[in-house]
Amino acid sequence: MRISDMIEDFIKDLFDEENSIDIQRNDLAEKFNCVPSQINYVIATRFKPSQGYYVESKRGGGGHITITKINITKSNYLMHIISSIGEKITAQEVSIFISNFLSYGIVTEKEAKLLKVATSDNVLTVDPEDKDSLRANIFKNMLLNLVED
Amino acid sequence: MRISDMIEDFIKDLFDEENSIDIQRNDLAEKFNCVPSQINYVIATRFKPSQGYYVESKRGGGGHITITKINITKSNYLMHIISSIGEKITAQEVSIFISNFLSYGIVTEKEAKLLKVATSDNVLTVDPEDKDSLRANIFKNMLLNLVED
DNA sequence: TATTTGTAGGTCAAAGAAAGTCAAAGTCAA
DNA sequence: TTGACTTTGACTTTCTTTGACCTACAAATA
Repeated sequence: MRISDMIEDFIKDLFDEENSIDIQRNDLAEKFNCVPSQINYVIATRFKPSQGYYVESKRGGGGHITITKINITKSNYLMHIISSIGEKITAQEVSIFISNFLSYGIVTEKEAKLLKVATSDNVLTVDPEDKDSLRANIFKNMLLNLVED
Repeated sequence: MRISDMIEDFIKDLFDEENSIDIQRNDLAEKFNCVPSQINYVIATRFKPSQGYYVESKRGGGGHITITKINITKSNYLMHIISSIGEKITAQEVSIFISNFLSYGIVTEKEAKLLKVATSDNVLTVDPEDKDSLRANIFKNMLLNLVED
């Protein structure tokens, strides 16, 4: 069995009832006798938003990596949307999603505004070429966080 | 847990109803078994004016540090924050703002999550050089949309 | 009053502690 | 035998902790 798979399993086992766990990269690497960056690899490939995970981290003394699992069963609709969104999405497409969310009562007015603003063309001041993929990333991650646990 | 975080929590707990507290640097350092300058570090990173705190101090005999929490109306508060944010902002600074918003009851848990996600390092997949300015842009615009009319 | 002494807090840079990045090298199945 | 996935490691960035040295104020003393 691959080391990455063992690390993946180990991390997944940590979610025992909890829906959010904390790991230390170096500790984990030591436990599995691998280089620390392998942990990043595992997280990057197995704990993506499209797989229902949200990841945060902090460097420096007392640093850590927090992985939050989103309970898929409860909000299939959003999860379905999330996984249906590809690498890129236009502002227009986002806008359609949002108005659907509103009419299905999935988000509040305020949440809708936040989603819209954070993904709007004006706000994403990056190279036009990169806009749609950045937008997709932001949008998917925001949706993930709207899924209730 | 980091020593800095414990000191931060301790100080925040001192604001019990009060909106202004007094601490003695050396006493606090002794209580937490750290060097006095660590208190300065905590104040510098967690109690900045832009985070809603105003700090004064006096040296010499009977010296002390006074931290005052600024509380104004929600809209004013947000507007104040927005204008205090410059061209760039780090994820850490945003994170502190958000935890303040939460403790002041200015945003809901869900809104806080949305703010956090849409401005997090992992989600903003752009050239590191551009990250902080993009983040500032997104954050300010999202906050604008939280200001009630 | 002018000086000294002791008590606080302030500053800043170096050291330490974690995590992140990226590309090269390795593996393995189609 | 190529292309996708994994493993590895050198280098980078971010945040925290520590300590040496500095500055300001107040009380005691000359």
